[in-house]
Amino acid sequence: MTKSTSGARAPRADAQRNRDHILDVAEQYFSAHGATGSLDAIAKQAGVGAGTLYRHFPTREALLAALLAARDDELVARRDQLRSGSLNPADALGGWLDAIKAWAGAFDGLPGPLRAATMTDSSPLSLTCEGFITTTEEFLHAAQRDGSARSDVRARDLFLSALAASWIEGAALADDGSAAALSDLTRHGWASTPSRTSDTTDTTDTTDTTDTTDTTDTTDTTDTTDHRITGHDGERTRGKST
Amino acid sequence: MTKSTSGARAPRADAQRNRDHILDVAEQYFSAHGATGSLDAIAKQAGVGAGTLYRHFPTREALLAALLAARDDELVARRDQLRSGSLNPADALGGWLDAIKAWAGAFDGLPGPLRAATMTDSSPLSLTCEGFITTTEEFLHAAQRDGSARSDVRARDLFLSALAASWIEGAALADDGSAAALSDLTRHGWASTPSRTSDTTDTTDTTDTTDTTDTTDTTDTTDTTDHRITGHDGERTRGKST
DNA sequence: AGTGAACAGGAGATACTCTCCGCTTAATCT
DNA sequence: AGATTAAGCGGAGAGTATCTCCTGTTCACT
Repeated sequence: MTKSTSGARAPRADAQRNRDHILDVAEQYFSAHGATGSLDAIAKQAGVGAGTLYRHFPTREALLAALLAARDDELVARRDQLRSGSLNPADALGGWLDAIKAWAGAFDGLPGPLRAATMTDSSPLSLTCEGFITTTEEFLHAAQRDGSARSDVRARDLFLSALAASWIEGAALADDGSAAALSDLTRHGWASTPSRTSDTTDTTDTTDTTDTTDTTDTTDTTDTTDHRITGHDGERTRGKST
Repeated sequence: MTKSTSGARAPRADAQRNRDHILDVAEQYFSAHGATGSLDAIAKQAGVGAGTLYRHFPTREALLAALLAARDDELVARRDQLRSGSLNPADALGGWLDAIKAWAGAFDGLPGPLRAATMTDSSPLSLTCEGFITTTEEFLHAAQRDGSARSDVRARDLFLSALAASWIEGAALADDGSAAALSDLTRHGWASTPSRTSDTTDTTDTTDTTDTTDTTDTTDTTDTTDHRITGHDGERTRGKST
């Protein structure tokens, strides 16, 4: 009867209490000092040893993931609300991306780990991110079927752009609405052109998928300098080889 | 006559030599380990004491600024090239933003300090950033006069969005072209709608500044900053105000 | 040369992350 | 209850990083 169905034994009462208390303290601490605040300080403030903290949460990301788990519920609720609401698909997608932006801004410095988690796939945060990307995809597809979102936009990129908007806001230094501006910019970016005019001119719509640069860089690589800045060579993955 | 016109005395030969050598080593080291690499390690690798490094470059940002100074020239050259080229204003602005993105991606982790510098105004990097924002403004105004950029877009936000695109690419983990996608998204964001269609429906053109943001939810964008996410559900009750 | 100011170097103070291991305590057994 | 045991606790300590003094050295100018 002790173990019953689940394979794992129930956690000891004091362990559970410690865990919860650490979570409480960490919530406050990260809110005040950002997601890069000292973990030892959290342990001390919680009145436990460093070992206790690290046993419960082996890495900073594990702690963040546990903290975010509570907020996940809110985001899920928001998703359901947007789903069932009478909004058009474009507004639903916009609302969802705003919700992600707010979620990622829960603590200063949180967008960084989230971005890493989105890309590495080996972090406690990864699953959460992937789930939200899937939801983004759902909203995006609806908007694309509706014709209100461009068809060459990817959900993952929209998710990352929401993270980026949150990152811009970062560090409590966003004096003005730059993050809002970036969101706005992005929204105009994924939205289809309002009226019928589908083919029209040339500049923006048809050939651009490859790279915006190519249109401009007629002369660059040749004279100015070496390949440093000018290059931008398509997508050589990164600037650092070593 | 020793001092002549300038107030400062010429630097001692050994000091200058050390400075240059530190810069060389730092360039390599940051390229290999990112802009957050250990400064002491750079000092050791350069064969100087930590004190020497910190005297020349009191902060990490000072070192980065000195390193970036060389690249500034390239960016200025690019600017002139784009200016004098026969490009339309939209492509010139696009090319300029791509150049900024590449510049900010010189080292892993560089976008962070750059963003901070853009906002704090008290960093060695601030002046450089402000200068580039001014240039962005120039290109943007040309595109706006030309009618190829929306009139409610601000240069600072475009600069930040280029930083954000670089940030997305970050950490050598950008497996796919997400950064390019974000640039692309942004470009569609600031561009005016291709054809004539001025009045039409309502979504983008005329009253656009306001509508995108608050159609869905008056919730976040503006005051997310200090209320954290929890406030979210307070407003959610009414949510449907749209 | 000789002198003074600028400079170099590195030990050390402080802070943070993470691990290891002996002690304590909750939960279970007889 | 008392005994047993393993889960859990705490904190010392190793490793690493930032940044600051302070002492000895070396350049530059006379």
